[in-house]
Amino acid sequence: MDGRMPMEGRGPLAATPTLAEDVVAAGYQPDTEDGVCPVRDVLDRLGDAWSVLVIRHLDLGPARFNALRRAIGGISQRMLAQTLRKLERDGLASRTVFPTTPPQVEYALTDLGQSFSAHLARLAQWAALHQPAIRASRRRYDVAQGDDKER
Amino acid sequence: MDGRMPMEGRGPLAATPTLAEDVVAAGYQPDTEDGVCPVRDVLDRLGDAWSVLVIRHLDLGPARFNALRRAIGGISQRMLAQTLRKLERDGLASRTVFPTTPPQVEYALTDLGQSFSAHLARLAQWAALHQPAIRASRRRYDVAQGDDKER
DNA sequence: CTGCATCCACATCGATACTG
DNA sequence: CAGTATCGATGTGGATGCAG
Repeated sequence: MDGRMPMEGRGPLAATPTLAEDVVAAGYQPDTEDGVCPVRDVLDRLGDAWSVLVIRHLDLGPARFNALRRAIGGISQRMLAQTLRKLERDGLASRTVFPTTPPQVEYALTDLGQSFSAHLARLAQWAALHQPAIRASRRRYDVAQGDDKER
Repeated sequence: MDGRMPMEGRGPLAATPTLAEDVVAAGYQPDTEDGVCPVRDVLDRLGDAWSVLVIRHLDLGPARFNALRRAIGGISQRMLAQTLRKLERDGLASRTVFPTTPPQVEYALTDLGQSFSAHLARLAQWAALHQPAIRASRRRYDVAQGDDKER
């Protein structure tokens, strides 16, 4: 290990192909100079449940490490640190260290992060709105499957 | 195994806590009747790279299994079948079987699926728009890290 | 042509222990 | 308080082979 980059949040997806179509469909050029699709980068943050939670919590205002940890609840120290590092790396969150004793580190959303958070809110809204329909569909599907298995 | 539900695309996220804040922040009530956050369900589809790709491709029009497979390129048979099943279960895609020989199966986006696809497009647009900034931020971060390690 | 079952490599996550 | 390092359990995805 050369301890360079975290790179833990990619994994299997790293082998993913183009997705360039997404960008094209959206009216933009890919730019896969290094083989990584720009859209995938962002979408991967969404797939990461913790990133979403952390961003939305930071949207309520700056917070310190353990405050964030308590507020979210259920996130391990490891995952929080990892998530925050990723967000900082992507320029979505800022990290400010106050050289006091004990040391205090404050995290906050950057403008970019807030912009992203707004999209998350819209997405959450859509999800909440259509969730009943999705639930119902799932139930129908599962029941149908069960019947097939049964007879 | 009782062969009831696919349930393969959840895994680690299944243990995820609330995220109820997301819904609340969006102005909706949670509804974690069975411990599953409604927003998480949808967001998980986003984290799944293949779901996104498949949805966007289906948005261009209905398609058959192998046509889809070729169009996307790089997706394994297993993942495509799995992804399509999930989409069908959630009511985002429809599956129509033509009892011909050989059998033909056509997949298409439902209204719900198209609605979702529109959101994906917006997200892709945001990603493409801010991708340069994110790239730059990452480079800065990585360089800084490298320096730290070096000295 | 569609799609499921099995096997296998690998990555992730959480818990724990330790440093500054 | 704010992290990093390591370890073990679990889950995911790809390849292959077979069935309807």
